[in-house]
Order: sequence, then C-alpha cells, then structure tokens
Amino acid sequence: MQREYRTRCRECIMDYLLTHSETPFSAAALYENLNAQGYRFNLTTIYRNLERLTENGTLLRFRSGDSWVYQYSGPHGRCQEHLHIQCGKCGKMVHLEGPAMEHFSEALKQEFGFSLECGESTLHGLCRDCQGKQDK
Amino acid sequence: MQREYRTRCRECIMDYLLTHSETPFSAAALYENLNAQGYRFNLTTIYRNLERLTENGTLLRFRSGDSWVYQYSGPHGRCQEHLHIQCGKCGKMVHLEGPAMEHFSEALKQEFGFSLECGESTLHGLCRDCQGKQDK
DNA sequence: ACTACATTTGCATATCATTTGCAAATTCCT
DNA sequence: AGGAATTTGCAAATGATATGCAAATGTAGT
Repeated sequence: MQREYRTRCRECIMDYLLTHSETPFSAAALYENLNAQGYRFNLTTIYRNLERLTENGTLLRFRSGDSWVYQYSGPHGRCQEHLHIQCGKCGKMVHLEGPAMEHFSEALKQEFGFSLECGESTLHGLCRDCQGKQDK
Repeated sequence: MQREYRTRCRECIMDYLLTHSETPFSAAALYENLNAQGYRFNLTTIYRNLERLTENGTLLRFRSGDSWVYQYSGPHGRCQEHLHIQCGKCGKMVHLEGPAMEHFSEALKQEFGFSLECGESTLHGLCRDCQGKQDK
C-alpha cells in the first residue's frame, strides 16, 4: 500500500513551489507565507511535508547557519547533479553548471580521490552585486 | 584592554588541538575527550572557548548535520584560504589546494560572478577508500 | 452518498545543540 | 597578599526540529 493523499496543505506547498520556483526557503518562511495567505497549517505539518518532499527528491535541502533551507528541485530532481553557491549577504543561490564545473569535479576525483556529492555540498561566497557593499 | 587569561581549560584545549592537529571534532567530542582525561569542564565553557577560538581564526567551524564541527586551522589560520572536502562515510577531511583549485575559484568569479568564501564552504563526497564500500 | 480504512493533521510535549544570566572562582598585575 | 578584570559552572532559556496520539480528512469500493 502506502498511498499518497492529496491534502489541502500539500496542494498549497506545491503551489508555493511552482510560483517560487527555484528560490531557496526555510520551513518557517513557507509557514509564514501560507499563513499570510490565510492558511493555518501547523508548523509540524509543514516540517513533515518538507521531509517527505526531500526524501522523494522533489526538494533539495541544505544547511544555512543553524536551520535547513529547501529548494524546489524541479519535477525530476535535476538539482542533485550540480553544485550550488549561495551569497552570504543576499541569500541568492546560483546553479553551477557547465564545463568548468565538470572539470572541477574531474580534478577532485583525479587529484584528491574524492567523488563529489553535489546534493550535500553548497558553497558560500558573495555574488557580484554584493561584493561592493559595505555593511554587514 | 581586553586581556586574555591562561586558564586550565584553555591549556587543555590547545593541547587537544596540537595532538589532534587537523582532525575535525565537535564540541561534545572535545568535552568527552577532556572528561576522559579527568578534566571536569562544563560544556558551556567548552562552547565559549570554541567560539573564541573560531573568532580569532585559530579554529575553522562548519556544519555537519545539525551540529557544528571545528578544526584546528594552524597557528595562522591558513585553512581560511582553501576549500575542504569531507568524506560522508569516514569523516576524513582533505584540504583542497593547488592549481586546479585556483582555477576553479577563478572560474566561479569569471563565469558566475561569485567570490568564494572558503572558510564557509565545505564540500561533501566519498573518499577513494570509501567509494567501494557497501553499507550505509 | 455511505462505509471502512489508511493516511494526515494539530496539539502538546520532547529533544538536542547551543546560548545566556549571574554569582562564585580564577587569573593577572602590582 | 589585594583588587580589578576575566572565566567558569550551573540552571535555565532558546530555537529548530521531531514525536506520540487522538481527531480529522482523503480514497476506494459499494
């Protein structure tokens, strides 16, 4: 068995994913967004659904400071196959794809013996826009 | 002013760092190690000292699952300047240095506009030894 | 539409890593 | 030794996330 039920909460979450596409978000942020739309789901429920979506590959999940951040991985979880880098200032996340990245992955293997797990690894840095800015 | 006092606890931690060199460890692990040696420091104190050492660059700190992991960065914090990759199975950490890495960092900048912050970014993967192994 | 049952939800409460407030202890300087 | 500045230990607070369980909801078969 082990069916999957189509519930109000799940519909809302899918809706959110489709409209916010590949922008990363936290459980709390999703909770508040739905809340602002008038949906009173319990945070626990949000967590349980995010967990399920992460397990089935719909979402990508990584650490940011001391909480998890989720990101829609597209219908076929394509985000498992490349690295991401996130801006420490504005939070923008960029998908690292292309020959330079292939080359990097190859070098890791050849030189250091490591096979990279992209889904587990997120780089941090400063994006072009934020590099000039002063404040912390 | 803002002096620094040489306390028993701090001596023990430095001792630990010097003997365990660049192996990553958690606050709890350090606590237990010292405890096993007969030192009854409070976990809070351990945390406070790890925080201080992280701030002054002696330690490197990154997330592993839902806790922080620390690593001695050498007397002059040299680990801030290159990436690390950690094996998801055995925990081994490798320092990624050399031309291939320089090249990668350059590519990030040129192609994606990101300046990498190595201290904040740890990659994950499987090391050569663990790639063959079965179990989880 | 109605039932029978599996899956989800909400709520209260637990857990776990880390932090904070504050008084007592330790360290440094003279 | 004496006194000020810094650290420590302890208890309790936090904040993110997880769990147990009864009530609510979804689904398939009638």
